[in-house]
Amino acid sequence: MVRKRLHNAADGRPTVHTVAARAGVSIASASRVLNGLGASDETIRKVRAAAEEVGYVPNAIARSLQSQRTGLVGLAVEDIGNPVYVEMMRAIEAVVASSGRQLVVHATGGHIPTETALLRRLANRYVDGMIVSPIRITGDHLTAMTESPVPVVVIGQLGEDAPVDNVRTDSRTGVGLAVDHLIATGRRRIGFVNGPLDTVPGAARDAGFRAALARHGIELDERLVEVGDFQYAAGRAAAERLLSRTRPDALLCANDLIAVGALHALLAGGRRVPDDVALVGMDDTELAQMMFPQLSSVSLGSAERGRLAADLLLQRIADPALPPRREQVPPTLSVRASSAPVAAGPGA
Amino acid sequence: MVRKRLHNAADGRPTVHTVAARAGVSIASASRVLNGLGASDETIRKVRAAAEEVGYVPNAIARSLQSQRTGLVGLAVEDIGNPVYVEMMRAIEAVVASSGRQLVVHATGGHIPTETALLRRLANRYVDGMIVSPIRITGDHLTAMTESPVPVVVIGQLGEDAPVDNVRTDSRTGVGLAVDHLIATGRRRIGFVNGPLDTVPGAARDAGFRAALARHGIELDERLVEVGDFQYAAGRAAAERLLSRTRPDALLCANDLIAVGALHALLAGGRRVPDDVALVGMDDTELAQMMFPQLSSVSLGSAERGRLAADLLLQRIADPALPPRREQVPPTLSVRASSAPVAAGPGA
DNA sequence: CAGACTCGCGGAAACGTTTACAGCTTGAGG
DNA sequence: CCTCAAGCTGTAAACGTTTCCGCGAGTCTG
Repeated sequence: MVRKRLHNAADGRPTVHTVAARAGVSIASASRVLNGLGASDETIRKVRAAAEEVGYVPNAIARSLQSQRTGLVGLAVEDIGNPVYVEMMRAIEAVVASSGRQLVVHATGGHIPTETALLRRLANRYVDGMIVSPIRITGDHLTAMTESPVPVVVIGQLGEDAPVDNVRTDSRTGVGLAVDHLIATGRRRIGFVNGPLDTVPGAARDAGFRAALARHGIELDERLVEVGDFQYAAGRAAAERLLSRTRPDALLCANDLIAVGALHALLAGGRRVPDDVALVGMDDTELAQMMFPQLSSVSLGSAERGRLAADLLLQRIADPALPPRREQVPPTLSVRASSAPVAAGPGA
Repeated sequence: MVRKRLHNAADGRPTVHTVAARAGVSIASASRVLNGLGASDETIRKVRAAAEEVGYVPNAIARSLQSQRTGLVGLAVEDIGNPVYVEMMRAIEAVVASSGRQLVVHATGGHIPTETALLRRLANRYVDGMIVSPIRITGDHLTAMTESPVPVVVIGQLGEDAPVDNVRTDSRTGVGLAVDHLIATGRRRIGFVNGPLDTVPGAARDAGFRAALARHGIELDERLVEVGDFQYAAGRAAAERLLSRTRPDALLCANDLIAVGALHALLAGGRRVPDDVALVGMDDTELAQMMFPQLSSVSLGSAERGRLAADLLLQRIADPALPPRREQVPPTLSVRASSAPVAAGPGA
């Protein structure tokens, strides 16, 4: 005669009922022992033994349902292959993992409907929190974020009054650092290869570039500005267009991928770096150090921003009543071979 | 007088009870409407309206508990920053996302206890399946994988009889392709910068290198072999050690990061690439094309392997009874500037 | 030695959803 | 007019866990 109810899950795996029955105690006691709460030595021994014998492992979903926690943290970025996001992701993963949680990644392709849909989906609480680094921010983003039942942290520029935790840098100032450095080392015709102007970083960097030149009293020759995409191939193409119409003595690029593309364009065109043209990238990713010559780059602290965002998120998960906070990571300039001063030449 | 039970979740968000109460129907009917099952027009209208009004979104965890599916797929690799894993991850993410699931990433650091712990943790079913690409495979890995209640797919070499879905390439043959190419273009003193020999890829590439030289009747000068780590810095250091003791006319590197390090070492040492020394990497990552000169590299189809692994996993999730399968991606060689033949020189 | 207090335990409810089952209504066919 | 099938609906159980609460036994205190 077969018992109908064997205390096992549908797939035959042991549940807390299996363990309790085997140990001869109630499921409440079994659960308490397995969670290290109070119980007599004898009960502890019996439950531990029973759990061991049947190879019991608690079901994560059932536990989540009870605790209202999934132990997951989401991360949404445009492209998980871009080195700047790779560094952020690595830093975030480390923080998240050390808190015993896990990271769920989303590649949005910078597609706005995808991003807002993702934020809206937070309503079903499949993660305990979310870090998002949108390249463009719309009103839809903001409403979706504020309506989300789980905390959201934004990496990137956000309106001053948005009630959302925010980690940012100041890429405008970062561009200024690079321009100052190039001018200090004797460069005057500084070209600028930017990403799309309708993105938050693209706009900020454009503004920063113009402001920095103005600060030095240099009038901008618009032929020195070119716009592409934040990718290698587009950066290379943009640099080629720029070089085909004018002769800069320095090139500032809106990120390292563009800078690598520009380096390629320069070397392929027979220009020497840094002798003929100095080159500076942005984001200071590992890529910058891998190139030959090594690339100067404006660090926007991507790993640091990732770390801070993860910290902020974990703190808010722990205490949702916290006021919205804002962290700012200052840009710094890493000077390397690609923008070394020209050895005493005929200039200036 | 306050109602004790408001049909809302602890945090005040609406549940299916809220919607049902508001629509004046049972939770069963509400659930049916929300899942598009049979119901009368009137019921459908009322439930839809009620759900809309209260902004109902089903709770993902509760749904998971019922369906025994989390909608998550795990991926465990050594380092989510290594370009070869970045490409795999990108391909996997695309497949997984298009099936309506999401990707949970784990960076194991190549640490064996971390990896086996991760595999054992699958017992709690926090994901529907897992893709793992271990750099070393132990018996512990295998038992943890076969005991897992959720399917596991391995990217990498696995014993012939392991009853686990497996996607592999043949890096031994891949190394052979590179050696053949270098010899065909007139190189004879081929150096080899490898990763650790106690890793699966390290061992395979070492064997492949020796076999290829033997096939061409070349006796290996052990000074031409150097071992480091699969990283940029270690690769550069290893290449420097090799170059300081002997003069190769070609350098084959066990992955692209090492190759970039070697390129650095060569250029810093004043050697011209490819004129003095030809250079070939492995994995054919985006990095290879970003260097100047562009790097020849043996493609091991990382994106393709990722795609296949994800397909295999999704198929097995859909039908766990499938027999274990094995997919093999053949290596191919991408010849680029770094290994162009020497322009008719004095040699051979 | 009586009362209060502590401790361990088991029963049952809860988390929010889906779904098996049974009862009801309605309409068609004989 | 009766029977039967078909279609909706609601009740309740289930998924596997944690936890509230009440109970009994033991211990301490005055």
